[in-house]
Amino acid sequence: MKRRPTIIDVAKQAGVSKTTVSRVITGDGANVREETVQRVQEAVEELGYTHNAVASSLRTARTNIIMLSLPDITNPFWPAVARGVQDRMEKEGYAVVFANSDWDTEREKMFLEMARRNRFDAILINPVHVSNDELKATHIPTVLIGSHEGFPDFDIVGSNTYGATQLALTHLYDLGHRRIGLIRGRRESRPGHSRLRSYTDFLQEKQIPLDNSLIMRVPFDENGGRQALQQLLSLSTPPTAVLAANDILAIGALQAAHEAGISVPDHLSIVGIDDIFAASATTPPLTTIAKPQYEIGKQAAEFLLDHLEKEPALSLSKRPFTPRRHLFDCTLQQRGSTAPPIN
Amino acid sequence: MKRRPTIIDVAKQAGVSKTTVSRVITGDGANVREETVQRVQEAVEELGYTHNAVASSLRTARTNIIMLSLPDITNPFWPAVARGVQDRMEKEGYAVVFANSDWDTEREKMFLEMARRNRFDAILINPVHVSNDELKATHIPTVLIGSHEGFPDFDIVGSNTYGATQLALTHLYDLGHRRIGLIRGRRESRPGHSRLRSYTDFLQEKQIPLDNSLIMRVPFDENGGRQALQQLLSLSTPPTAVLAANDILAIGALQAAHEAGISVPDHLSIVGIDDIFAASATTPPLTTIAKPQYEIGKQAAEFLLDHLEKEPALSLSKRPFTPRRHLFDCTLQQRGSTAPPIN
DNA sequence: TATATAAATGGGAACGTTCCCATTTTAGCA
DNA sequence: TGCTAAAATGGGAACGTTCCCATTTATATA
Repeated sequence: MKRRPTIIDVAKQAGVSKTTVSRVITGDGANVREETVQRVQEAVEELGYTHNAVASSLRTARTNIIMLSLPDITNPFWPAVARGVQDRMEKEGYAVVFANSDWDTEREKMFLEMARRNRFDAILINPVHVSNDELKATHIPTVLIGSHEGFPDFDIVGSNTYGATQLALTHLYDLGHRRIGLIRGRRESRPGHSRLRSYTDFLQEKQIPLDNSLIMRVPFDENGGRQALQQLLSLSTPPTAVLAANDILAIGALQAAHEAGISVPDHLSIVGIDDIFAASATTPPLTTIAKPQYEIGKQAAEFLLDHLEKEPALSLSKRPFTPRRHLFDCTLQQRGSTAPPIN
Repeated sequence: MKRRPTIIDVAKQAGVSKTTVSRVITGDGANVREETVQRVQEAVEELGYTHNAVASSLRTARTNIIMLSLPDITNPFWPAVARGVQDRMEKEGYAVVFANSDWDTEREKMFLEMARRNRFDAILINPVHVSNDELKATHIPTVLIGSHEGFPDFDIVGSNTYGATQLALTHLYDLGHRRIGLIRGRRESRPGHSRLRSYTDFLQEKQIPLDNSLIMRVPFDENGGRQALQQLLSLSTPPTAVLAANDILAIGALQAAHEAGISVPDHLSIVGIDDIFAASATTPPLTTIAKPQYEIGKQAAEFLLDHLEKEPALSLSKRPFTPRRHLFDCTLQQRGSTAPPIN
């Protein structure tokens, strides 16, 4: 039957006003005598008072909660990013709500709505279907994760996907490969297509004719990778090397190769992108382009904190806003799945 | 300069009272004329009103937010569980806050505090250091995930770890293995030690003498698994098979075997537990004991929802509480990392 | 000691809902 | 048509803070 104690109960117990208690609790320490602070803290202790963040939020219009919206939490890439976000945000006292859109448009929008209703302080999102304008309409400070184009109004943290692709292709080229397949994810539907553009640019530069039958487009999962490779192997002249848009696809391809009795890297080289945990667990271990996942998350949090320090309302509307881009460079993680082609 | 519209603005616009607007918005549809509902909805539309969940929470003492506390989000096991939780909870309109304790006592406690202050409606936790009593002290409905003992006051959802271990050992035994190593995680410090107990019980039943040098205890990561196997291989008579407490450890062991030039499964069999994504990506693919990760999360959510339907305050204190245990059975996922021993 | 200034404290309004209770309107029925 | 019951609606208080502003108390200065 006993109610949770409120700030007023504490005030009564300590013989001060609720205002003073509030001052002590918010650590707004300024202008409170040390002795009074003591008295209040004792009262808090005695009554087992816990600050009511909800009431506080109502008054201050700040919840200290941010939302992290991701397409697929089961791709290990994202948990790694999330950890970077969390480590940074928690240090500033923010809680992180995960939103797992699962590639679904409706869910993604539903989460934006949730962020609005719950007055979350900010949004961190790898947008899948949602547009620049839809994000702007939330009026919530937002930072994007991923190298997407078409979002002129937001800070973006990601990795240099174009460069990563070049890196991978150069590696294969230097090994002697000339016929290189590309396995793309079907979701990669944004304007930009950095990987594809990078691929065609590379071929052009090296004066290798573009062969569209070498470009596969499949669902972003293991099976997608597997199917793509099967199809590539069935060509009259199959590629001697394959670049997959991410490690999940690459691992699927690797499995398909094993199943087909193709030896990797002897008869086929495979490169992935991301460097997720499983990449080093395959046999042979996967050569891949490493992205600094944790760092990406951390930097995104950093941008977000910049927005949060200012008046939330202002950050989007008032001052002329020059979006920042922070694209991390990627590095070649050479392991066992690549080798010179057999002649 | 324009404020966000409130329920009162909507009321004015629609020419009704705020109470009526509230009724419409909460979908408490009872006792509102259809025509009035229309009018209110139009007003909402016109003004671009969004419900303020914070204010609502203050009044109703419900936030519709739950916390999911996990030791390590980068172990793919947990995201899979989390997805089950999320799918179920979101359907009921709850948001899920992830808390990543990273095996750290302080962080785990800090998260409990956060849950209290933010008045989260419930907690779902795989407790690492926190005790039964500490959880009880939060006065927040809580359900545990994992097969931990020592928590008499809570519903628990997990898997039958003891049985899983038996399954794995039986598999190895049936293949002909008699000298079987065990790689345990160092964190497994709870009373119970289901895996260890299961292991010793099994040996006893099969009348195999216990050899403590076959039992390794290492950090719960890839490297732990690697080191453990190296040490096992350095024994004068190494085991012919190894059971690892989870797939991460098993994969580490697998890598160590490769590095040592030991062929798996010809010269050494390895079994893991969990069946995470990467388990099927290794070469040879890992034989493991599959746990229904998604289902575990879903069932945990189900238990939680039971608590949430009742008066939150009551569920813990009043009625005599009989904790429920839902331990899922595990299944042998036979892949390529196990085979009869060479004689 | 009186006076000006700074520091410490307190009272009340406000944040935007929901809920209780009272009042008005509508429907049902003789 | 009049009366009763039910349905629909509205006004105000309450949830637990924080913030504004006013007041009291302590400190420094002349």
